Amino acid sequence: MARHLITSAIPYINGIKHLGNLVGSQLPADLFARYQRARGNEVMFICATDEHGTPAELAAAKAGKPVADYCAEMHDVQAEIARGFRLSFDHFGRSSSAQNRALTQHFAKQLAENGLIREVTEQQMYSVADGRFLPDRYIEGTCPNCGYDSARGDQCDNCTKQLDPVDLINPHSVISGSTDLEMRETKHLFLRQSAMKDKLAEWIDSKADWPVLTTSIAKKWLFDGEGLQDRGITRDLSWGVPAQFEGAPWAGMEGKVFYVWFDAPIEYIAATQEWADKTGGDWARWWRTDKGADDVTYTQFMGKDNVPFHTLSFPSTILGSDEPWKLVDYIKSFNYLNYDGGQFSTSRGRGVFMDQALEILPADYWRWWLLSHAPESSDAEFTWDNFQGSVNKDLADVLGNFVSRITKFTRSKFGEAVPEGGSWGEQEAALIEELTTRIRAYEQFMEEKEVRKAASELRAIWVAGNEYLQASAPWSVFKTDPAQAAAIARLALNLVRLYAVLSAPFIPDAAEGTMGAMHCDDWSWPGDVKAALETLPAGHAFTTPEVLFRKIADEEREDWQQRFAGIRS
RNA sequence: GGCUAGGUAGCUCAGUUGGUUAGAGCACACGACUCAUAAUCGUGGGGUCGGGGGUUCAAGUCCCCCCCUCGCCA
Repeated sequence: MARHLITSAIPYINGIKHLGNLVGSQLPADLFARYQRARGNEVMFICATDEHGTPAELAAAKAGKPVADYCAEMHDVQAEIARGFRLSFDHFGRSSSAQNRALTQHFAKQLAENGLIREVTEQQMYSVADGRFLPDRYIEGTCPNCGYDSARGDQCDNCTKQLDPVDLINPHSVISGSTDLEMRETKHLFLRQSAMKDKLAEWIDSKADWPVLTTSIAKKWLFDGEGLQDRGITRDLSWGVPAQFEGAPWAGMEGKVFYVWFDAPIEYIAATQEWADKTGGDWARWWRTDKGADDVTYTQFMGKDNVPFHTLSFPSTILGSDEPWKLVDYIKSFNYLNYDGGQFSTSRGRGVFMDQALEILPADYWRWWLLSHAPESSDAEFTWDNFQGSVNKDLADVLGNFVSRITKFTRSKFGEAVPEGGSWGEQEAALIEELTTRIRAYEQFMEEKEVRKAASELRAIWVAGNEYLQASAPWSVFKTDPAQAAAIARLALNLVRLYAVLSAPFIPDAAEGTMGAMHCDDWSWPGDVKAALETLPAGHAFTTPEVLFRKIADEEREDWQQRFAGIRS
């Protein structure tokens, strides 16, 4: 039995994510996790909320709550939505956990002892009124280039000129509006990624089977311009993992925390520890190659914006620690999903957000569309026309209607039990052969994390059922040879069960529903397709299910088109 | 401005190391069927593969130039 460690990029705590975020990491990760479990493999599927950093502090302040309370609440909100989408995490952790604090400090110490941390003293803008250092983008003022009055400290949104906070005319704090700002000296820790460059390059080069998107981004950061740069891993903040702690190999880091991008990936491991503490499980056999993680296959899922951190920063941490931690085996990255000709926008409320999606339609509808249109080779586009068309055709007409037609036919001719009599002939043999070929292809695509191709193969498997019914025409055969019609119905009803098994990774609720309607709980994967189609014996009772997928009406589509065009209410 | 990835039928996309008349799904047209969620099944029309030049017996597939989209970076 193979063992799969699967992680999804951890969503930031600040607010509810949109469908583009979902399809870029959590959803495909869930598809893979469900598939591997269905194949009987052992799976550890980990996700968490990424809670540290300035945006969380500001969002909490805006909500009038202590940041810890705010994060706890938002974590619950995100966890609830994840359940709504049937994301089957073994654990949904929090990067603010005690486990992550300890582990992050451990890694930092380890890196320092291996000479991979250096201290850098630099000048940074300090807001006296706010009592804190301000990141560049939290300082605004008038652009010295174009005169725009809301230019940010890092760049002017109006003329796009790159700026330094000191360039701004009348600079003020975005947080308080205070103009009482001054440059102060501050010390930070830098991770010497440059020292790891050759090792990382060699490692990336060895991953010929990774998506080009993953390796090209990694190589760009490795070799572009000056090459891989050292990275500051501390910030002047209070909300985060303290950079000064007992046993720390440095001094003078009071009041500073580790940068979110340093502690966030470490949370993959820490979340597994959280899981272990909660369940009594053993986390080390998933993460320590000296404690049983040798045979683990570790796959990460993420959007392209996260690739540099997972191909370079986090591996620097892992490799630099010089301890036997499990390194990722495969990084599946995704492009962006656009919304109706533009980008999804959290700030403008443009596009569909996860909570809204679930209010409108069941999770399966979104799962199917998003996964079958996953932005693998390039950016993809969500349009309501396409969504309505795909979902109605694939789920309602092809799959849903197949279940309907065979259960209703059987009920009207034989009653609600798998009918007896007749035997299989050439048509059935041909169907079994086609299904076998297609199922093997489906498995291959799933193993390769080729999400769109897997979806299209699954759809073809559904179509094969309709083709079979059309060709064998049990409604005609019944008039002259009821026993033969019974044999056809028996096979088709078994197909319904088979479809539940095969479709479950994509549409778990519908799969549950149909399996239940078949009064069956046998989810075993079809190695031998013929045997799988004999699972439900003659006489086995079933219930004719309600409509599996109702269709999306034109009026609904038009209504939603309006509603999600912008400005979330 | 530099770099990445793209630009293939009306739409969404496949196209292996260059090799027979460029494929799929949807949409459209016609036909079949009537068990079914006005569903299904079959057949068909439709593309100078962004533009131009080059290499080759042969290029969507390699090389050069240009145009456009998206993103990242300075």
